[in-house]
Amino acid sequence: MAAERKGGVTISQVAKEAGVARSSVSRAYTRPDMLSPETVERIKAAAGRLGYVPNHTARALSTGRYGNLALIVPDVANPFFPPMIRAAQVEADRSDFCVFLGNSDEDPEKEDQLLGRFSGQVEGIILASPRLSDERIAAHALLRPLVLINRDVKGIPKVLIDSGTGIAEATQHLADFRHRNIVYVSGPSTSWSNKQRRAAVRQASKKLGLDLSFVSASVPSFEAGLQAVDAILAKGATAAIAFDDVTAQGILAGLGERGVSVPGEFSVVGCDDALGPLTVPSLTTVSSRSIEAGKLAVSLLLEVLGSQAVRDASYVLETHLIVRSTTGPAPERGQG
Amino acid sequence: MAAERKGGVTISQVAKEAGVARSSVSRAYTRPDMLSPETVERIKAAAGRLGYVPNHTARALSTGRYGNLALIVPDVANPFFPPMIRAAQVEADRSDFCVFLGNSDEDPEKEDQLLGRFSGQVEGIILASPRLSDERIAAHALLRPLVLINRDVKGIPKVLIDSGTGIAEATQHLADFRHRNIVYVSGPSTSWSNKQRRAAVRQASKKLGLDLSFVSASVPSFEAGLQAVDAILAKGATAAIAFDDVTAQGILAGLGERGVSVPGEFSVVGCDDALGPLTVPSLTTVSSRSIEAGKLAVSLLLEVLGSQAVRDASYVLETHLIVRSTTGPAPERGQG
DNA sequence: CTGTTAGCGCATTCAT
DNA sequence: ATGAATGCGCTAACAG
Repeated sequence: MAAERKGGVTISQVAKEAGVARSSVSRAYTRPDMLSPETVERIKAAAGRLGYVPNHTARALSTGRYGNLALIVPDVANPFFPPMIRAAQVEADRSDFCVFLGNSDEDPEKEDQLLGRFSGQVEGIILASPRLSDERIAAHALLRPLVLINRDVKGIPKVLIDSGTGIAEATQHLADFRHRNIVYVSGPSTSWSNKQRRAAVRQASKKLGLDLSFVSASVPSFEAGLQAVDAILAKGATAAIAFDDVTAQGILAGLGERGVSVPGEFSVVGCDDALGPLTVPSLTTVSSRSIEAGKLAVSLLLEVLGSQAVRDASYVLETHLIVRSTTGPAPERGQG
Repeated sequence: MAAERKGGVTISQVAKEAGVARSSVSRAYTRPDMLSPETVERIKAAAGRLGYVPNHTARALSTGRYGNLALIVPDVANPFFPPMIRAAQVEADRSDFCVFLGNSDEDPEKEDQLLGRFSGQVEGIILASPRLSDERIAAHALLRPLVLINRDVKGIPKVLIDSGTGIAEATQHLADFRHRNIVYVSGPSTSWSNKQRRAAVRQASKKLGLDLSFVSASVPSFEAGLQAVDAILAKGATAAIAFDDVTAQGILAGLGERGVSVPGEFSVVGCDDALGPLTVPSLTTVSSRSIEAGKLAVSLLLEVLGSQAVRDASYVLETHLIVRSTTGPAPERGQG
């Protein structure tokens, strides 16, 4: 029985056991083709006997290739991210990379810290829906290859989910249902997606001649949605488009509490399709493509790592409205 | 402008710039108290000028302390885990540890691979709801400090969420509502929690004289729950206790599709309280305490890392029934 | 207090 | 095809 519990078996021990030089053991793992098949086999056998496992850290120090990357998200518990995280991991795994997960808690400072903390031990970083300033992001991008998801900073590779197209469809959808007065419940002010969505509703509303108001739910959460309901109702609107599904769900709950029926008296549209058809009534929302975004971000990052060439690449994923059951005709009004 | 993009500034360069030995630079960061305040300041200044950042990897190689740990879960997208993940990160962060997140996709082999892949670069590993065999787990525990969540393997520190107490309460609750024929929709066969829950319903049912059947939904998912509905109904039961909330939600949806009203005609109980009151009708479930589990697991692991002493520590978190709106009196039957 | 000297485990020249 | 030597960047005795 080998396996010294701590420290682990080293290349030297294997070398001795196999009766070869340390470099040969190293080569047996990294460039087997440089060795005679028998030697490789002998080494592998010795290694197996001793329970040798290459030390990732030592290798990283020597080669500069860490073999891992980091993914930082604002909130793991937000259902928008898990599928993305999962997709990123799967994709990273395909190229034998490990991924660090960072949770910034929607806090720019925390995000900055994580960035610093990770950058020392990963080859590249993916920043999803960052809340950090452009300047800080650019600064970090100078130190490590960085890929952004849902954020547009000049000179930095990114994957953008264009929720604008879907939001425009949603606005049209509401107009078709004769809603004249709608409200957009906005998310984090530092969120690129929020700016984009907000702009999209605004533009579409203008074009369609709708009356648009804004209510803010600074942090995207069930709670925030719940608390936004009074403000929404006060605007006299008959429909709301929420920054995301979670917020929309909170709005739905708040509406329920106040006895406002959906979609009978009020229509709600979410965004991101993070909840699937799981809600009741099932939520009309905008598709998210977060899985593709996660996958793409990783392959883009890997590409950047491979060739120093890739500089300012952007992928844009379009979205569409998914009509389910929280939208319907505007209620009849007592006054014309 | 310093900051050479790649490679980074090293301790030697700082040493030269500051006119001191390399070891002093090292000490300035790890043991400033060993140096005169002025020297420290001079070094920090030089470092700042050059944009020096300590290389985590090199430090790890030299000290054996990686400063990170791994957390492996079966499915990031399962709402039971994100809060746990988040809690673990927060707790790890308090001690300045980074955490690798692994997603096994409910696959024992994948889990095994991740374990191997991570163990080279972390000081300890937390395995949440593992699907791996006891043997393999024990084997890995030999190489790296390991802490289990929701799995009981002799000799390995663990945090157990005792859903048994809550499940027993749930069964009692159904019996109080005069349900006589219930079914337990089981989860992964390799899941400790599933075994525990299954045993708990069985025991409680026996004690209460209930008629109990089993339906299997091997993987805990909305889909699996949906597909289990026919089998559930075929058992002639009037209530179901599901392995977890996600499965319960699927069951709810399936029941809806078939026009079976809840809780009018059928009662459903979930487990883990992963969805909160977000479902409609809001789900009667068993509390999970996953946040505490994540936090505890990390502090336990850190404790193990600190003193080689801690060996077989176990924390057990009890759970309770949370009554919401998916349970009600058993429907009247046409035949006695 | 601070400089000198050795490694940590591995990859990689350069020889042979 | 293989061995010997050197260094990645840092920490940790060991001396002064």
